Amino acid sequence: MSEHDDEKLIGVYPSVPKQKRAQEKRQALLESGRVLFIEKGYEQTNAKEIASHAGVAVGTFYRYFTDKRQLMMSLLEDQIDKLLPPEPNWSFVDPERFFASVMEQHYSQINQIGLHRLLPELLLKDPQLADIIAAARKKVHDRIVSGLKKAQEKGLIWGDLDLDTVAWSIMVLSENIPERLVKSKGQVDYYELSKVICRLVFPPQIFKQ
Amino acid sequence: MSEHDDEKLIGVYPSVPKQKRAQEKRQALLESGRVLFIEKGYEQTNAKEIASHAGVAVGTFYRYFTDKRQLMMSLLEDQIDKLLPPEPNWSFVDPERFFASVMEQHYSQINQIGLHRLLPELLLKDPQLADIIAAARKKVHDRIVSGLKKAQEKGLIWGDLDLDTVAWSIMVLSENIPERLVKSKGQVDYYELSKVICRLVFPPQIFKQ
Amino acid sequence: MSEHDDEKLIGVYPSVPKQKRAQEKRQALLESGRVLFIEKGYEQTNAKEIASHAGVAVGTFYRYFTDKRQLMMSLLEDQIDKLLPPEPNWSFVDPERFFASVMEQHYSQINQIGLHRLLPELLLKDPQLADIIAAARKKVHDRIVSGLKKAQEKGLIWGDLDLDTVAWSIMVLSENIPERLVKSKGQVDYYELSKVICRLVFPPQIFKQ
Amino acid sequence: MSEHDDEKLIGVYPSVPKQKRAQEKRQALLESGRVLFIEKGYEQTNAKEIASHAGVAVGTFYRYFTDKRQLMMSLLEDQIDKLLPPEPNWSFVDPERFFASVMEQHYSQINQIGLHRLLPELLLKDPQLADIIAAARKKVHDRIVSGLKKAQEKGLIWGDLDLDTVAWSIMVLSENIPERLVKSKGQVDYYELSKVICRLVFPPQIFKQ
DNA sequence: CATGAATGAGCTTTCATTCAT
DNA sequence: GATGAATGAAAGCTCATTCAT
Repeated sequence: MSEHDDEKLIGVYPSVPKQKRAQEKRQALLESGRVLFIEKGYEQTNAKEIASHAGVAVGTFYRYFTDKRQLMMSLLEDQIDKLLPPEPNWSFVDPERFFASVMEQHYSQINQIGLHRLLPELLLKDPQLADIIAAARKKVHDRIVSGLKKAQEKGLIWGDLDLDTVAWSIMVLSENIPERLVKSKGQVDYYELSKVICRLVFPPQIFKQ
Repeated sequence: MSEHDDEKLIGVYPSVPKQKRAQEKRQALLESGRVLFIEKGYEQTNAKEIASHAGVAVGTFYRYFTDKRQLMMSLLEDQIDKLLPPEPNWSFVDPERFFASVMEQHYSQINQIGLHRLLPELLLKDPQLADIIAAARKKVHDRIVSGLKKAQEKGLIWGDLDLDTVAWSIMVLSENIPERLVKSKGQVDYYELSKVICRLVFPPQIFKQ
Repeated sequence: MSEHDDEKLIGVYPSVPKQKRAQEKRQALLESGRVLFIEKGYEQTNAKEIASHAGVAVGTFYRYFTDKRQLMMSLLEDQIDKLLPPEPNWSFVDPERFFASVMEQHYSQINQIGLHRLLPELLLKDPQLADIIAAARKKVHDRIVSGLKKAQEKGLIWGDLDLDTVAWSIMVLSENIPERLVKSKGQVDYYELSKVICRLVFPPQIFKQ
Repeated sequence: MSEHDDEKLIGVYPSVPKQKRAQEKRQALLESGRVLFIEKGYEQTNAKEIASHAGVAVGTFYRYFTDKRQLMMSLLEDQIDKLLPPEPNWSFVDPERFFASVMEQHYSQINQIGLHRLLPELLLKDPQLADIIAAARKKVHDRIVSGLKKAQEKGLIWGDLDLDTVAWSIMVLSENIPERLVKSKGQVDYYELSKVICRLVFPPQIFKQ
């Protein structure tokens, strides 16, 4: 829709192509924010840098976001769904490899986003953000618990461990990959970690079946 | 020499409480820094605040520390030894309770310090600090590994898990206590977590012995 | 002197002001700096004062100059060419009046700038600036020497004095005008000084020719 | 009141040595101030540095001087007499060598003091100091003028130059020695300068007598 | 008297945010 | 809408001066 059409119409709302460009700018700013936050930390990155990295002026930054904080919030909201791990399929042959591949799939995505490194800083800085993050982690946790419950129903897992604690452990371990396991090109060797997690979940006899 | 002794003597001696008092001020600043850093985050706390929280003027802050960063370093150095877990004793009856009490002992101390929450922020902000922290974590890790090895020699632990990964997992799980387990007065219920960690370490038949 | 030269000497500006208004602000800052430096001395003037004298905020000062020192450098460089005296024409009737008018022309300009009063302070304060100033003075000195040499070739000047020392003397005397000779409105009576300088240069018989 | 009286009257305070010591401290502070002012400039030197250079505490500095400015004033007052050049003796054989030796004597002393480099900075900074300095220079100037007048009475000097201007020129030239003439160990070769000054004073025929 | 720790005003510099162009 | 110059609050740090010991 051309600008001319715009004038014919009510003349209040910006038209489609404008919205599209605007959306692109917004996206560019989000992406620049993400990259710089991860590279330098949240507090060490300022609006001007984000704008110039996105190829726009500072003023433009403030057209799309009220401030840096709001951009951060948007980033988290945009990406928060990706934090959810996939629903595991418990009928499998080699649970250790299977788990490793699930983690690989999931955490390669999270690592691409990379925001998780910022969370501790943000938690202290901004209680509202802390709430959003806590909610997201709760979702992840619940998803893991629900997966574990299904396995439990099938009698696949240890009977004596508290599921919440096991789920928490899985989440925490997955979020804290030792440097040692990060290979070249950011590839991570999840296999050893997967074995540890499997130990928490499955009694050894399961593997023999 | 106590201040009381001072008064007994001929008059008012300008004895040596100068250094003592100065050290007290330094300690007060360190403590204020610690408290505020934990409460508000490292970046959100400034020298003026630390000084006034410690009941001194800004200039005094700069008499004892070149800047906020150096205070942080001092805090870390003062406390870094406490991060080392005690050497566990593997001859025991109830490993789960035992482990829980070891963690309780150790982490109640760390939580009193509370600096560990700041580490992720500092890692991004200050590479030099990141090195110090990494070195400290390596020490902790090595200590855990060495404990595990002793247990391994006694044939107490699973044979199929990589000790480094298990040690890492213990460290990470111990550092990330779920809120759920934090009871009133900051007391933490380590028992469930201990059970999880024991599962990583000991095969079930060990418990029957 | 072109901006290109500027950059070579001073370094990189925080941002290169592109717009006309920006240039005007920069000029206003330079002028305010000049006036205040002369009025109160370099050390007694701070960035805030310069900014508010120029009618802008402190932040604006730092948009155009990294600090007070750089502003001073710019001032010096902007004006340093004016320190060079004109090449004298030795074929004349009344050398004393002629010299007086040359000095008048030249030093009225320098006094308008007024920065020369600051130089001694700067020499002690800033070795790099001292070098720039020394280079400028060397230029002036060389110009005088070259003028003297031309006169020497024509046999117009005393044969027994060292030209370097005479040139230095001329420069120093010209830079240090006695208060007594400063009349109202900053007008200076150079005639007596000119006579003194002429005595250093020309033997009396020259005047009779 | 003699020091002896002191003891008779009060008999409590350790009179003699302390006053003496106090004077020594004052002298040490003055000397340290002088050295540091010359080395780094007036504004660049602070009370603490002066004190520690003199081997006393800051507080002690403020016992003897209200502030840095007062120390500077004292320095100037203490040394101002030395700025006065000796009365020249106009009956001589080789005026150029004679003048050179007079300057040598006199300015080696001034250079030992070295404060003259600070004057321009102080003139702008402190009008009251400016007055003191102006008065001192006036004294020097008057002394030179009076010397010139005696020579004039003997018909030894050019008749057509203004004595004030000649005296000023001598003063200014003597105060501004070109680097070139400063030899190793701070020794200055005054001979060439002396020739220049002699040219201002004596007609050539005088030398033949 | 001497000391030097403590003070806090004041200077430099940065940066989130606004606004004239 | 987009721009980036301008703003000024606020942080970092210094140093002349005071004062308890």
